[in-house]
Amino acid sequence: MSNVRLRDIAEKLGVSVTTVSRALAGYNDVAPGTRQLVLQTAREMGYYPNLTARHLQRRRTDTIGLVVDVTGPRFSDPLFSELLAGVGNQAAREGFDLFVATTLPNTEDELQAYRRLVRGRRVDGIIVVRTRVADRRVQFLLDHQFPFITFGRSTLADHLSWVDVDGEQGVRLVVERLIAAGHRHIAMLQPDLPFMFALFRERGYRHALQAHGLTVEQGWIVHQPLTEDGGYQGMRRLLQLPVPPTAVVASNDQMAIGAIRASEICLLPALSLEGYSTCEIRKYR
Amino acid sequence: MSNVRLRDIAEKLGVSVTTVSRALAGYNDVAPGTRQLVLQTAREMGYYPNLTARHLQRRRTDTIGLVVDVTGPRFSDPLFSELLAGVGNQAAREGFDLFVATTLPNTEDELQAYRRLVRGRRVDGIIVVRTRVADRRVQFLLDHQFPFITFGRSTLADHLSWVDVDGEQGVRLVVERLIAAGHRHIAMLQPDLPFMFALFRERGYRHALQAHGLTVEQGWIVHQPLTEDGGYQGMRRLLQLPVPPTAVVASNDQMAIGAIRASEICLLPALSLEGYSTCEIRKYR
DNA sequence: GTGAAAGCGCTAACAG
DNA sequence: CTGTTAGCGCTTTCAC
Repeated sequence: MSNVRLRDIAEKLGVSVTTVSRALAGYNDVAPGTRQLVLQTAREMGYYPNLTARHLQRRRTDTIGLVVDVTGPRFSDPLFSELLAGVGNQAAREGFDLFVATTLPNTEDELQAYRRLVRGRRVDGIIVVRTRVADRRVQFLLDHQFPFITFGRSTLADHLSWVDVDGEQGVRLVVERLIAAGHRHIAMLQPDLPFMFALFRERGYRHALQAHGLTVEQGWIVHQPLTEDGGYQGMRRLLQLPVPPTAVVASNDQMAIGAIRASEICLLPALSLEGYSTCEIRKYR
Repeated sequence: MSNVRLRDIAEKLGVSVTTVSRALAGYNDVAPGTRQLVLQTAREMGYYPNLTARHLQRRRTDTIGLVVDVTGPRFSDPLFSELLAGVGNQAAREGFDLFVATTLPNTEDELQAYRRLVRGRRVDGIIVVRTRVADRRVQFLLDHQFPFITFGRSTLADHLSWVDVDGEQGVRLVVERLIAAGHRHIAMLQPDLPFMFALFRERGYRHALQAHGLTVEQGWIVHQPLTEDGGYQGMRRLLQLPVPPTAVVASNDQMAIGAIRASEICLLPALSLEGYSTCEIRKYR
């Protein structure tokens, strides 16, 4: 029942492996009778093709590679769950499998993971998530002329295929909402790595303030890891400023939650609500 | 530079493919001189083994399969990000790759995904996440005698390998905390599918109430999808009860967030805090 | 319509 | 120590 090969079907039927292969593949140069026989026998014997063998012969794996950033050996942005659901779902619809690796961003391990996918011919193409300034992964893939697309823009080659959200516009909307709510001291929790999205968002932040005649004070842009603790630490630092902000825009849900936690401790619940609202940034996309 | 095979190295050096293979694999039946030569040439030519070919020949893929539940084509529990980071990290350490598929739980698609992994010999073993009562996936894997472990216990065979958290104890702690805080009307937001974890948690819930002489009123256990909207809807229903609860235990972060949202609308912020605290359930594990 | 033969790139048993 | 031989299971010319 479980390890049936083309050969087994062929022998049982007294035909050649080639014929079985062709019948199963749906080629039309097989006699209708033979085809029926093969199809039925295959079903009876519980045939299922060995995908590895097929991949080797076809020189393609029908698999897409996805390397996701983790913030620690056991933590990663919850956002990736959604990403994975979206990508996985669509890939399945198109008949593709998904190969996933997890590594710390900007490390040698990360590049190693890409090398494995590309050089080991493990996948046919790659999705690069959360691009960074001077992204080594993008450079690597360009160097190898390997098919890939990025989620996020890139500084390296503007001719590559990418998908992105308008973070500049998103943060501008957030900041304007805060301004409309009466805030004048608005801070920003940025990541500690040079992610591309941070550039655009900072631009939106500055433009929004500027457009309303507000200035960005010293210390209002804090760089921290994209974690709850990063948000917590960043918020603490903000609250110790001579002129602490009354609202803050965080880079992701986790930082926002950390920021809320820090602000609750300081008995400034107003802050927490504003911080939390930035969780919705991706809904503005 | 990029599609070098063992044969290319062999021809360049005038030795056999076998020798190259063995030298690279580190077998000790290769002359030190030859080995050096092979190693160096391989490096120079940028050799990297074709993993597919290796897998076919070795009849193992060094890959672990992971099928994660999604709650919709584009949504999935943020918890899976952490799961993925943990599994991915450890798998990499042990020299294993990760194959990930996403499907809706308890559907034909889901079983199809498992069939692909198992029958297509795409992976060497599988991790089943979030077991359910009478889990068809577990049954399938048992039927095929395929190596797997489950995250979550199972009703099907208690001799299989599993890892689990003590949800009964976790929820008991949560409920006792609520009782200690003065609550007497404590409700529970349960999933709408027969996940195993729900059984244990409900047991913990009932035991805790019972131990304090409290009874579970009609309608206090609400079944909803494990989503923010599920939590929202469930909470709304709870708030419409003749005797609405003053605290609620949610099944996951998303339901808790939805519950908070529903309770805020009803101007019962006290509820939201209690609901939120259940986000920490997994920290009690 | 069907089969024989070749080969994807690698590993392993077996001689020598 | 090294090479020859024989596959892994599948697809794909190319004859017949």
